[in-house]
Amino acid sequence: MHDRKYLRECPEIARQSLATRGEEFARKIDRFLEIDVERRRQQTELDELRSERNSASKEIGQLMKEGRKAEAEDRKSYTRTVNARIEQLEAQHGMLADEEEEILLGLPNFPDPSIPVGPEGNQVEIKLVGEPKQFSYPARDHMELCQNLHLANFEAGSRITGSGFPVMHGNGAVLQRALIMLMSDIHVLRHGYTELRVPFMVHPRSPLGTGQLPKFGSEMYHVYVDKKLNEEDGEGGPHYYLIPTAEVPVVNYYREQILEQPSFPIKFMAYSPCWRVEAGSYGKDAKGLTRLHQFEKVELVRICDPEDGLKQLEEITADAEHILEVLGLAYRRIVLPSGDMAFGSAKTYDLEVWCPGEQAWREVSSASLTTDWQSRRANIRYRSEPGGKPLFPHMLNASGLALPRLMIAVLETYQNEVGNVVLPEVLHKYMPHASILTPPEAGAPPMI
RNA sequence: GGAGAGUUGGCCGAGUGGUUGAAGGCGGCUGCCUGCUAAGCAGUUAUACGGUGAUAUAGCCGUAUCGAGGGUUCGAAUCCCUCACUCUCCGCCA
Repeated sequence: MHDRKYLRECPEIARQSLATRGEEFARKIDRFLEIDVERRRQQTELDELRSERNSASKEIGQLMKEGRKAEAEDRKSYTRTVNARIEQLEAQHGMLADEEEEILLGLPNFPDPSIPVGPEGNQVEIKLVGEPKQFSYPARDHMELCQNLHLANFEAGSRITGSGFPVMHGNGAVLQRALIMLMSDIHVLRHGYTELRVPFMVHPRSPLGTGQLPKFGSEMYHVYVDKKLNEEDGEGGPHYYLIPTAEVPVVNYYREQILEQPSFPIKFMAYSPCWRVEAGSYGKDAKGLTRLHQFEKVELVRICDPEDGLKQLEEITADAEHILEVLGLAYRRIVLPSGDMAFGSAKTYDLEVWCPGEQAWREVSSASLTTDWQSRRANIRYRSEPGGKPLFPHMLNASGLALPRLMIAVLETYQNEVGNVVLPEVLHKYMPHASILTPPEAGAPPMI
């Protein structure tokens, strides 16, 4: 959410900035400015009327005390007419305020000047680390490896829940757990993050704070608690969203709070499952583990001084990259163009890992600086000195990393000629029983 | 799930219709005094929005906020209704 005062004072800059994300946003700013003037005019009038009422009420109290009943009654009837006017104005003012709020919540963040302008496809590669692995024999893709080595069961997932909800099986499940451990350990022990264990369902105020609501409600799974769920007002009892990323609960950890002289940056790490509706995304990218309705992820969040946001983005991105380096995977970092960023982001780096079986780069992390746009929405503030004015910090988030696509890269990169997977050294201590993934032994549970 | 209690300013804690944004205490800040590892005295101490101002994150004025929303009233922290949350006991359970 943007600062109203800023929009008022620098409408041209705001308009131009948001136009790089879509023309409709520039128009919304115009509408905002229009409403804002009228809303303030009404508020001033309302304040005056209320002031009038307040002083009249005090007078009445005084008159009553002195026993001057007739005069008091006279004042009362006058105040009633003032009240009628207040009521009428309040209704108008309320509607304008609601519309203004709606517009503000519907405006994306300002893109950082350093990023490329344009739609999806205009991204720029920043760097490439490692050599995309090539094989002297036909490399298998992860689907085939999962099938042959009994690592993931897609049919069972469909049977249990539906497509996009695979079951990780045997060593596939263990490998995933090992990766979670590896990543968590590195972020907590080496990168200095504080680990949080957070709720996986959140009430609506939380995704409003991070920016998924109100615009992107249909991309989250919605959970209703009791039978009143279909009431027309939509307020029929508690309802929650399944988190699409741990960013939602972690960022909301400090919602509505004022941090007293925090030592920035604050760094949080949280592992969680994530649920995404991904409606209409059935296509070639939806095969196997590439795009799921439920997946797991280790998430990083940083809260920092507003002066420091861009530098923190470099650091948090490097923290995510470190995982890929430790695993010996080839990756590239790209900076997203204005038209392709998440709603709340000012600058986003995507990390793409090389998946040799598919001969493709797959996004395993997205690191974003949401500046004060997100802290404003979530109303997270801090004071840099005692008694100082509360300020909005900058917020950052990065996947560090997403499990399914990381699994794809690990399996495809470390496969050998006979179709086994020889896991890299760093994973050995997390799965000492199986440093080489091989086809199941006789007697293992069937994967059907 | 059942029964009960509660939700007031940074904290503790008064306050059942009228200058209560809110007593008192603690903590914080400022000044005075004292000269000693302290105490005393006085003052001050919320957030948001709007207006004014200068354009500065000063000052001044106003409005709103005593868990949230609605109602009664000229006027509500105080009365009524709905909801949320917290705590205690019981039940249930991983």
